[in-house]
Amino acid sequence: MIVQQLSESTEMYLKALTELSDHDVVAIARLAERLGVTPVSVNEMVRRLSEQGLVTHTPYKGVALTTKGLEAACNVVRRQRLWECFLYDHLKIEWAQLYELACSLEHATAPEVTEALDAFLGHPKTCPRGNPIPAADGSFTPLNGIPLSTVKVGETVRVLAVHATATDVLKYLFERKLLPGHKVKVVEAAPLQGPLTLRVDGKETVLGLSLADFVIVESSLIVG
Amino acid sequence: MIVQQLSESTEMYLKALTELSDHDVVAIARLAERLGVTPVSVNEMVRRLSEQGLVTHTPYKGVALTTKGLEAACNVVRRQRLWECFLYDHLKIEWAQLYELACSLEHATAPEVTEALDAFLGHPKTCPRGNPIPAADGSFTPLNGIPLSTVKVGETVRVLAVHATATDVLKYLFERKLLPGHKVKVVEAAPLQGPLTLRVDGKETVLGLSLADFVIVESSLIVG
DNA sequence: AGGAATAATAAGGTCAACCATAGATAAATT
DNA sequence: AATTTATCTATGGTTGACCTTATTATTCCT
Repeated sequence: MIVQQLSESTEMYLKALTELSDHDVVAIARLAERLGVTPVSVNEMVRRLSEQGLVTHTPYKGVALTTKGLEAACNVVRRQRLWECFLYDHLKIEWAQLYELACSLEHATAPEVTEALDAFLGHPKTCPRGNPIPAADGSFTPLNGIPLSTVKVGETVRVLAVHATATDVLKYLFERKLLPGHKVKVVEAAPLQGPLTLRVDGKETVLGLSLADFVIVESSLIVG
Repeated sequence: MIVQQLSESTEMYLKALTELSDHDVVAIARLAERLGVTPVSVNEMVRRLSEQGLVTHTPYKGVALTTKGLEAACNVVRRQRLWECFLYDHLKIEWAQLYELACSLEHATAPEVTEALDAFLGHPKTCPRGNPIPAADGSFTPLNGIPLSTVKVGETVRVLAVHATATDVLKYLFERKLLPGHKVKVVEAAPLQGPLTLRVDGKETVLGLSLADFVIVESSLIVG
């Protein structure tokens, strides 16, 4: 399938859609929130995207990627995550900045550069945030994990990936060592959707639930 | 001096200006030609650029970069040429495609990435086309060369750099081995601004004068 | 069933960077 | 001096991606 040249804005919408679509359809408001624009603007843009056949929009329900849209989105995500690898492994860029810096580069990357970069990096499977890198054909193994916010008190789990993208959020998580590979014990969960008390790397931290949503952990718990 | 965020279009204009300014002022028509837009559009854009203090425009004479504009332009050129190095040396991208691919990446490159890339590459002095890479402070040693089109018949010179940017032109020059480091003998120059007959790498080639303008060679000739 | 919250639509506006056409002005050439 | 060529300004038009404000429609919750 031929995927034509997409505008930067289109790419941002596609990426936001893949990143938000745990549930199959995404509400206009969620998109607006993520992209920092008004719902009215999202509505307009969604109309344009559906005219291009990239998404389907069911009024009052939400937006979903079409097959074509998913393919295009995978390409975008692939480019972005490959750049994250390069920036981290070779340029030693700060972990929290990776998403934002890779995002700009992504928009400017031609197919031949993507493939050459993939080869240069040795065909990495995941980005430094732990998320899988789609293959050139768009296929990828989804993460088999659950949000930290759903883990029961007393359990110890390993961080698989971080779904956050904003630099300040990433910085906050980094400072608390909530990074792929690290072990986390949920010590306490405050009532009324209150924050979690965690033990990470021997240190206790308190983390808001909405932040804990961004941290994806192995679904099988660690005993001991 | 603070150089604010420049638009992609602004960066293209600045780059075109540095690349065309052998003579101090550049005619509107030359810019229009290089950038593939109409002279009217260039006029508009030049007005915007001069409002930003990046260029000075003397009506009916031409456009020149200000100190501020030159500084911004050096930054742009620096980013572009560092990417050319990376794409060539590490990603093994085709020589003729370097300019175009690096150009897109350049627009999307944050300062911290530029400096990290420079360090990763080992602070290269020139890009694969032979052009100097400005330092972080904007300083750089200009090429001490002359266009191949001005070399006398019978002389042998060494190629220093190639000033072309269009992929098809670069491909043409590459196929004829008119690359930095290669020796060229001017065998014959056809009258009436006709093409040059050259000997490069033991093979004879004919090259139009306007193409020979793009090839910069050492000003001191090679004897024998 | 009724009201609150959420979504959609309509209308009009902005901004950057282009476009074309046409008329005015300056410069270069004859 | 007259003509040609290059350049400048004016006017109006387009496109993509946003914005605001206001109205209408739908869904959800009590």
